[in-house]
Amino acid sequence: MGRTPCCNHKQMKKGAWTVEEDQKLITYIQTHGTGSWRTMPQKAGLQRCGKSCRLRWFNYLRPDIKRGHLSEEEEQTIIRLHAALGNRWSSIAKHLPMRTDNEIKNYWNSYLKKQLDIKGLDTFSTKPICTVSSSSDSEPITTQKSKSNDMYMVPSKNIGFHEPNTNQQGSSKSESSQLLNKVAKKIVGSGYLDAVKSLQLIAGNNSNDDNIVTKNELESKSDSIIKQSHVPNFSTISSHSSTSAQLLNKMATSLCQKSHVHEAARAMFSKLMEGDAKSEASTDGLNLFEDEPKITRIIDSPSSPTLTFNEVLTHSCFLDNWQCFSSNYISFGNCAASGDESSVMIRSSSFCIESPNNYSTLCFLDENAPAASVADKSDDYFNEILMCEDEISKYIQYL
DNA sequence: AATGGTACCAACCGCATTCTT
DNA sequence: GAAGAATGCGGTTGGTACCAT
Repeated sequence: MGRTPCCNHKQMKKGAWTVEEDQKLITYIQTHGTGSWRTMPQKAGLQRCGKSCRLRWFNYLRPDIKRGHLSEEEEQTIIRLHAALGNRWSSIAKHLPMRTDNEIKNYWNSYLKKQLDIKGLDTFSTKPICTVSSSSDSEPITTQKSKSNDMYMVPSKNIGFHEPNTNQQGSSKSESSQLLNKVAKKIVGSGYLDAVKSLQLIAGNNSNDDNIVTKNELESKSDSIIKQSHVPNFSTISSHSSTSAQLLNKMATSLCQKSHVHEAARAMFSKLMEGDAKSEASTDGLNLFEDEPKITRIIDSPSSPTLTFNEVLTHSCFLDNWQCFSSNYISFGNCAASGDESSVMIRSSSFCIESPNNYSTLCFLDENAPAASVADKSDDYFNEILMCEDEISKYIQYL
């Protein structure tokens, strides 16, 4: 069963493409179009894997891509989209016409990330990095955060991790690797990851199923999940090296911080409950949303736990007060547990994700942002920074 | 001129998902 | 429905150019 293999990899050429190869690929695609990458190399007279041909075409040869320096506007777009989407380069690339995901990824890794680090900005949330005191003796973790959405990478480069590189074959494991595997087993055994998965499952069910989980169910489920989960204690684990110890301390600290997402979710669910009775009156019969908002994803980043909603299309009822027609990202600051609605500020921008006929706007609830510090920003994208508790509470209540 | 460090980026690799048989 | 290849995506590597010493 199944298909025949696409190519014999042993006979395939690797490395940089020559001008002749490029020309062959271009000529073939101009005649026959893209697709059927499996058979393309042979038909085009190329000793390349179909995968390699596809990559070469999409990232370099196709005519509808723009190469060269990214503009200021493109740069800002990447920063904001990365703050909302994380390392989903293909999704980010869709909002930057004529730019490839590979180019954006390279630009981010080689330039933008460093620029943001220099400026002292958290590359996930684009907010200033908060200083979180570590319970361990190791250095603060503030600069070691993963830039990924929902997982934590081992920051090998920055902590002097001198273990041999065994990831290519996976045959020989260092002592540190073995130790980390043991830790991973402990984490899995603790039930913490199950708790996170359960939370995400709720979100997943909510987005895929017409039978939406009721607010009461969400509240009770989130409660039980929060009660069940606990952060594993790494203090008794012995390490074989100081770097491993530092790494483990960082992991432990990171996991402790992860409990914030539960608080964030809990606060959100509480607001859902509170808003239940009030929402009808506050919307005053207006049909604000064309579709029911549903939680589709929970990004459990400790620096910026985020609840992602499906795209909610609204009429322009908010237009006079603030430029957020709809919101599908709600990102909490580091102290979501504070939950003081009066200090909640919305930073809304006129930045549209996709808007053939409707608008979708990124919208961050920044609970710790003092009014002055945000208002001082001169960034064009944040030129609509307004305190509007009534609108915020109305929106939250409806959600 | 030689050397070392850094930045850039094309290309590769592995994994997850989708598709075909 | 199962098996396995094709495809798409994100992480990483390695070659090259450039710059500082």
